[in-house]
Amino acid sequence: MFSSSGYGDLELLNQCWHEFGGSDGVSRDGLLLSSSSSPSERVGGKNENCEAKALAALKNHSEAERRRRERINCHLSTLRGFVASTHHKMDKATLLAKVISQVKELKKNAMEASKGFLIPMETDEVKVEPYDTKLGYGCMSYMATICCDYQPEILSDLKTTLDALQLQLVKSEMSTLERRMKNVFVFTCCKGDNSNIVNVEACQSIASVVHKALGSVLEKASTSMEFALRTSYPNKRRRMC
Amino acid sequence: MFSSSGYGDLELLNQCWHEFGGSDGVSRDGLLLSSSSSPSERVGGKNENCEAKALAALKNHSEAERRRRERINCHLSTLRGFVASTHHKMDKATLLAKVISQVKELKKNAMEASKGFLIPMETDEVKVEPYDTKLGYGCMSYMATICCDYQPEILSDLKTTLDALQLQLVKSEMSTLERRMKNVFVFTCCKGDNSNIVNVEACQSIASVVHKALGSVLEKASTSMEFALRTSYPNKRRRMC
DNA sequence: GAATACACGTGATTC
DNA sequence: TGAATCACGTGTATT
Repeated sequence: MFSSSGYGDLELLNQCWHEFGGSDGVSRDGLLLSSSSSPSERVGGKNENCEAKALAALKNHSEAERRRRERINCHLSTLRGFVASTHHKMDKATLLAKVISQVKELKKNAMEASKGFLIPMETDEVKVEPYDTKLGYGCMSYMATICCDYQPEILSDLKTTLDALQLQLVKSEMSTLERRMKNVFVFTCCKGDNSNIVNVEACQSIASVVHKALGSVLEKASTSMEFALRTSYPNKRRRMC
Repeated sequence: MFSSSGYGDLELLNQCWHEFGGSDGVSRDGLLLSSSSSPSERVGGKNENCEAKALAALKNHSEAERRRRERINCHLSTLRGFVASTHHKMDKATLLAKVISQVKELKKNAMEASKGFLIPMETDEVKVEPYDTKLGYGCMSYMATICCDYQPEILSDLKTTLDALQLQLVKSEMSTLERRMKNVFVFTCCKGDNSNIVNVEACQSIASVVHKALGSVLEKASTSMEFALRTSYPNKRRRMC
């Protein structure tokens, strides 16, 4: 009924009490309804009244428009706070473009994180891939994945294998569903936060080493599982993808 | 040097080839530089030239401004596609507000997902809490967390416990770091996708049952760990938070 | 017809 | 200087 989206100056003040006193040089009080020289020479009470009314309407109009602008700019400045880029004010257009790319990135990450990232697949898999883009560390990092049937022994196998590799683990996550499991490790090649520049080739060789190690773990688990299946259960799913 | 953000009509066309032919009633060709009646009565080649120049500048100005508006509105309509709300066009301000809340939500989720969600804490913990808000399923769901020192036995303990409870698991994730582990289960109370309305009290009782079960698992692990520590290692960290 | 939202052209300002 | 952005008031359409 009133403001089409429930907005008012109150909301505006609540959410946007920052970034004022900027380049907004509006006086916010100059009413300008005084002594407008009548454009035409006609005189008369009716015309005067009508004229004053129109003038008041015009004033209302411009004020409403100003409010609308303030509302939009307020949200814009909030967004400007989000992208949190360097130093001084960005273009409106550039700002919006950044917001768009940020939303895209966030959505992509959310998608990746929520579905499929840690849900075990139906096919066995070992994978090692770059993981740089995540938080912009500038540090070379990789994500290793192993997905297979769950067996208690495989965990200690993995642990000893990773310990032997002496990786700089960022995180290690595991997910189980039904009888499948998926294990994800993120590791980097740089020790501290300061050494941003790292030896890329060394990283890649480490990645291939990790891949091989995980592959042998999977292989071992696979054969032991095949043995178990052959001895106790009828044949079931099994094969690398 | 040129465009402060590297933008041009090319970029604009690349990214924004949708939402044209809208309410934009501009003719885009009316040059209006013809036959402007001279405002003052002075005549002379110099004045005429100057006047034409000023007029051309004005035209350039307004055109540039129009391009700027188009750029902004283009990005705005891209964002409008993101919020993907119902039916017909939203306010610019409302749209931006929605974008803001969406970015906030996405950031919150990303934060939660990336750091702390699956990173084991230093203190032991069992927790069962509602998990409704995640994807808006409208189905009552809970997230159960158990965090403690890693021991191989605890996994089979957890498995048997959860199997006994016959939960409707959505996902089950585990994370290890150093010698700590954290295990997260998400489970629901409704079997299929269609039965959105579920028995809330039943859910809550299930939640408390799950909490108790996990608590006993933790307790068992804790005592066995204490035993192991007492027999082999000097005393270490141990206590519920 | 009041209220609202948008596009437009223009003056001011900055680099 | 010109090219860029911005805030402003106004015209116009939709409700």
